[in-house]
Amino acid sequence: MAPRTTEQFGKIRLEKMVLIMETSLELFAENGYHATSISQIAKKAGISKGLIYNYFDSKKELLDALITHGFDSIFQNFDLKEDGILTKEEFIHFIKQNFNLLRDNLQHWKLFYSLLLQPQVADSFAKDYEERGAPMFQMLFKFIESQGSKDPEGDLMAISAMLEGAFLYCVVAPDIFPMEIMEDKIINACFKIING
Amino acid sequence: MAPRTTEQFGKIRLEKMVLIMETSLELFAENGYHATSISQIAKKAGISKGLIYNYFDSKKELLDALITHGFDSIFQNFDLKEDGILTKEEFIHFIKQNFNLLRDNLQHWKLFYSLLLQPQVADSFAKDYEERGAPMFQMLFKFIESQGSKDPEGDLMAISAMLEGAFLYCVVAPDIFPMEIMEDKIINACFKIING
Amino acid sequence: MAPRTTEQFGKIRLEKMVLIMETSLELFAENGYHATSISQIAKKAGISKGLIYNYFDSKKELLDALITHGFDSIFQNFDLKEDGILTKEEFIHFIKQNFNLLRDNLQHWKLFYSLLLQPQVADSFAKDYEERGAPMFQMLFKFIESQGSKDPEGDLMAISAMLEGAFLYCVVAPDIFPMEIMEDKIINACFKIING
Amino acid sequence: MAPRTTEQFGKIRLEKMVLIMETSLELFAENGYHATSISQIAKKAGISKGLIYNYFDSKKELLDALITHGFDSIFQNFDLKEDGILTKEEFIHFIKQNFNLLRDNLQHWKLFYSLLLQPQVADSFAKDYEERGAPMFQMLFKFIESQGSKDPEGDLMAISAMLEGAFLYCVVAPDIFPMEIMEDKIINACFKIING
DNA sequence: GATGAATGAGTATTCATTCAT
DNA sequence: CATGAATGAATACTCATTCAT
Repeated sequence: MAPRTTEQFGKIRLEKMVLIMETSLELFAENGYHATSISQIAKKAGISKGLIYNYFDSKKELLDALITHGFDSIFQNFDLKEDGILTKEEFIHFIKQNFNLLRDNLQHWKLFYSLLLQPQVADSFAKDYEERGAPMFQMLFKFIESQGSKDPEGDLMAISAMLEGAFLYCVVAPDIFPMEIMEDKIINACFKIING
Repeated sequence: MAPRTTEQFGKIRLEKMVLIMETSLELFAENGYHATSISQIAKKAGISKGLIYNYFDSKKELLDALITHGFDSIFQNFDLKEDGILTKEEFIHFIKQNFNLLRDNLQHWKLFYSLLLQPQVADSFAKDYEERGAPMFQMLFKFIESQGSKDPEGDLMAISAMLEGAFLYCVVAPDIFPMEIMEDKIINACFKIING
Repeated sequence: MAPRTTEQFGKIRLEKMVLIMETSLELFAENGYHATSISQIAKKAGISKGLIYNYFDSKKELLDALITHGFDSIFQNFDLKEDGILTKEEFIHFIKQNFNLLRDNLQHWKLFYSLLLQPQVADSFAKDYEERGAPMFQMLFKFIESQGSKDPEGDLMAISAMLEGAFLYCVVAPDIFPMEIMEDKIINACFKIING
Repeated sequence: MAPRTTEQFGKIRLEKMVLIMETSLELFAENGYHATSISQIAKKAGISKGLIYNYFDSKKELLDALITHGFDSIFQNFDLKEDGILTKEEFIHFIKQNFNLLRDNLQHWKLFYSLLLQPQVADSFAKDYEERGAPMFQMLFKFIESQGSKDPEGDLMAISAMLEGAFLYCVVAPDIFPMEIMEDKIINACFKIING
């Protein structure tokens, strides 16, 4: 008889929000943002279309929430040693951590990559990505320098390209490029580039 | 008279086909496949919507034609030395050629990357890509081996990841990653990986 | 104890009812019936959507209640001298009273006029309006007659049209047609019509 | 076999445009703009929803076209003697013409009045209305003045209110206020106001 | 070969209304 | 009495595709 308490409502909202976001992440990642309809999401989540709009103002906002949350859940786990310089072990750990996060957030990454080339959608995305990535590039640069590289800028380019490509491979063709093996090879290659 | 007419018709057909494909490539690459409508293509090409269906059975088929043609125009220009082994100079030339083809077919690449992550669209795409890419991987592998690499498989992985990542960077953020500089750094890094 | 509680409930009910009606009148008048949503009303009133349905069975019934109440609050203030005949002073007072009621219930009038032309909505409305207006027309007719008009029917038509038009102007474009000036001019014109 | 000629297409477009506008005017006038759906229009016109968007970019644009066309078809028939001053006969003719136009464009007027009180819709409308009406007010003012009125401004207010009210009555309740009778009475009243 | 009017299934989104609490 | 999550039917609008000419 009595209305639900604020906590009860909060719990419901949180659960439904998570349900919607998880469902839509899955579909967006698998089929692409444009090719996924609100109806599909509702159907798969077992709720009505209208309910989605109770939580997100538009399809675009749902995507934005997904992106932001994705970035958060990926980047918050980084222990970026922004001030100091990485030791070799820390560097190795950093790369491994990257691969771990890739493993754990494969769908987020899939979504990110699929958005990367969709100009109209990627606006907010690109800026966010850049901002979040910048500290990592900086840290990498310092490390490369500290290792006595003769061309830190060039090596940074090569190494980040290699990492990006490796991630892309893992996302697109995980069976051809098994992550465990990739990981080692990439780490090795990094040192060869820096020291070579 | 009859053959002449046929010939003329053939010429018109070819020209119109090229017009449609060029126009749609431009739009697909710039705005994405889903966000581009047949009407837009027709308008930009200065023809009627109906005419497009005179040449392609569906929007999807137009895309397929674009992909196939894109692969052709990229890969046909490769002088793949499939039987023999590349010399260092040939390897360098091969990489440079890759960058040149990227430069000359930026829109095709943009389209390809944007499709890479859209499974439903990329079905035919992925298989084709694999088939076409296989000889190149083979050639690379042989070269790496011939250079005395201690871990050819690993180095191949690292190098192809690096190339893929470099291409992606060039396509997505050409102003941050200038192709000319990238090219040199990547080539250097390749040798460091192989010899290091 | 029981009656006390009932009384309190009754008081709460009444207060909430008034709150809902005032809020919805404001919104309906300002933005139109169709363009106003139950959610907006609830939000503006600081209550839940469900509560509105605790007092009114539907949006349409809320509107009907508003109309009826509007009529009541407008017409109940009239001291209609239905039996006798108005003196000149009483007639002038009657017109001024009309303008005063317009001033005091501008939103109601705004709503009424906006509904006047929406048949589906105005069904009950029109009948009510007619019933309520009839005595006023009668009274006016008697007065016009008593003033020696040669064509009381015609003058009644002209005068009521003028009043209606004046009210419409005041509601629609109050800054172009200032009520105070209108008032005098209309009263003058009435006598000119009757006596002319 | 050969495609239709430009004229053929033009004819089709014109016919369909007229069909859509006539149908939607009818429905908007009868049921109101908001309460009329595109589906209803399409159904009544015997065409598909999509076709309507082939001719009008949005429901709002369809309305705008209707308004503009309505104004045109009403005002273009006026022989506004803007420079000179109306004779009595010309004035009478002007009023009668007004009623005739009302008779001939009853639906347009119904639509106009129903829009007058819908703020969000009436934006473009109000400005247009004002612009188109201004010359008529001017002409009326000059005439009233020329007839020796002691208070031309006041009389103009009274007369235009009366005309507006009369029109409104004719539109809303044509059976209670028969236009033919109204017409005469209103004209008479005008002169009584001016001379009185 | 070429046109563009026409269709209809689909899209995102809104909103009055219900109902468990 | 009061809440707001949930629904579902409706809305405006889009677009690949067809087809008569």
